[in-house]
Amino acid sequence: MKKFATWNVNSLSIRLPQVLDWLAAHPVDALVLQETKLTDDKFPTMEIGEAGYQVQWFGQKTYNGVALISRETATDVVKNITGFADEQARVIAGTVGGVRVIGGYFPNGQAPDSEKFVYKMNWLTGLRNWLTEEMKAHENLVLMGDFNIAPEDRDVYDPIAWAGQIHCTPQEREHFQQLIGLGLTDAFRLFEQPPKSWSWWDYRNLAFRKNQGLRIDHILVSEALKPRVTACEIDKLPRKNERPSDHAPVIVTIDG
DNA sequence: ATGGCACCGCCCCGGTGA
Repeated sequence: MKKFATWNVNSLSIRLPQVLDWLAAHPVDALVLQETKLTDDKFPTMEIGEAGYQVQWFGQKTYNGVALISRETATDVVKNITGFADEQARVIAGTVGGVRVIGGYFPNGQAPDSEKFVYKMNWLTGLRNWLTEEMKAHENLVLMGDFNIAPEDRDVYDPIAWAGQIHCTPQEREHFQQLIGLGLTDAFRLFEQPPKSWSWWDYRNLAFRKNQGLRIDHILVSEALKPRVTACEIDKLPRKNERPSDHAPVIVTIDG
């Protein structure tokens, strides 16, 4: 049995104790982090090592930043999207126990009429092109992270208010479907799930207490892995911590 | 209702996030 997880921690320096606690309670094979917000020289390698994990990291100042924490050493590590020049640190990939693990912090996009939305669209195209090659090379593959896309209306607490807004535009949803079209499956939807399942809640307006959120953090699995997936859950517990990230971890369990 | 909250940095305010 294998477990893989993703978590946008919104600053690893603030959240490191929570990440270590979470790993102690959830001994996963690999955990990808987003929004570490750390330059590489400040990455807490030692603390993670002392917890019994290996780690690969890829950061920048102030924004973005990703990491791949794993029990076994990750091999063939790739940072960012091959073939897509990017100033921003958003992707880290590695092979862990025969599974290609790709962690991504997808661009937010800010607003559908902004430059950042154009970047998001280009980034998604670049990701898809690269992924096509990655999938040819690795039949066992998981793509996980903060997609910043709510794939369907049932992934949005108020789909009417959010219609056409960032995370919910037809263009973003089309990109999500194109990733699915490569032969990937949204592991969360392989199972009956509680209605109003979200992975992110705004810090403001008591959104978590009112359960007003979005499901924008996802785990996509390749065809070869799909029949082996036995569970996929959002762990809301860390969102109840004292200084929580605004995102919750998502975990997938794979048989064999 | 364009605010709300949290995080970062050249740091008591502005940019960004979602």
